[in-house]
Amino acid sequence: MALDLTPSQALGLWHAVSVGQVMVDGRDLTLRQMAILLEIYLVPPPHTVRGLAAKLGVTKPVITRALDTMGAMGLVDRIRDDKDKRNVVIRRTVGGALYLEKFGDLIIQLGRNLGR
Amino acid sequence: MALDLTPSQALGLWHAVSVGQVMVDGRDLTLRQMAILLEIYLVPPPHTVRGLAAKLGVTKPVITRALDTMGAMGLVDRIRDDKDKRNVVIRRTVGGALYLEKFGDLIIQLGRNLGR
DNA sequence: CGAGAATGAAACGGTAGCGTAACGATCTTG
DNA sequence: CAAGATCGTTACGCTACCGTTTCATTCTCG
Repeated sequence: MALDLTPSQALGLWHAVSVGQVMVDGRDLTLRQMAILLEIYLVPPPHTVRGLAAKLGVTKPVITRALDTMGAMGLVDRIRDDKDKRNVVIRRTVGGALYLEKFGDLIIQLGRNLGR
Repeated sequence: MALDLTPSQALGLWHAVSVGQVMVDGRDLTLRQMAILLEIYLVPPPHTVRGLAAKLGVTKPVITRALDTMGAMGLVDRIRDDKDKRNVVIRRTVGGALYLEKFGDLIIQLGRNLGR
């Protein structure tokens, strides 16, 4: 599972993917938003505002705002927790899964083309 | 030079690096800014506002603003071109090189730890 | 020269992000 | 059942980014 990257590969990959994503997709997520989105989709649920804030070392309003924005983009959804109605449970969406699937494909494709 | 990544590795790496960078560094560059910064540091000079705009498929003010911001952060510098004084030549800085070096190290380190 | 093209920056109105602080709703606990 | 803790959101003032348009400067070329 481990990946051994050279410095040139590491930054080269990030470069190619960043440029590619900027050109192909109008949405300009911040690094924070991307981190939140990936956390939601790659780490087993449940996800809460407080939990995400703690995991990323940011304040709660940062999470709320990111969920507002990405919710409007259709990338995530949230509902009140019925067990403890203070909590909000963040849920994945088809749109978000599709977005990350395409993003992952871009990484794989550009990784393969590195140095060309 | 080519990198063959599985979907899990691709998104997992992006996830780990995004989260790690958010936690470790207060600066929250947008994907566009990151693409500009990496373009400046990984592609041979000279770089101009117009050239970067064309390369990334964005308008010129986007580049100007990004250079303003990243210039204030000490990540890039710019000077007028003496040959053609309409042009601005974007230059690398010690701060920017250091920033990307640390960022590259993060990618390498987290790539090695993938799946752990 | 003088007219037009080209370059990067600035102006403008609007949107979205920030950190801090305050808030209502809900749960917990003595 | 009241007092306090906890959760997510909202409010506030501010900064930064957006796209579009306009501008001053500089070069090119007839």
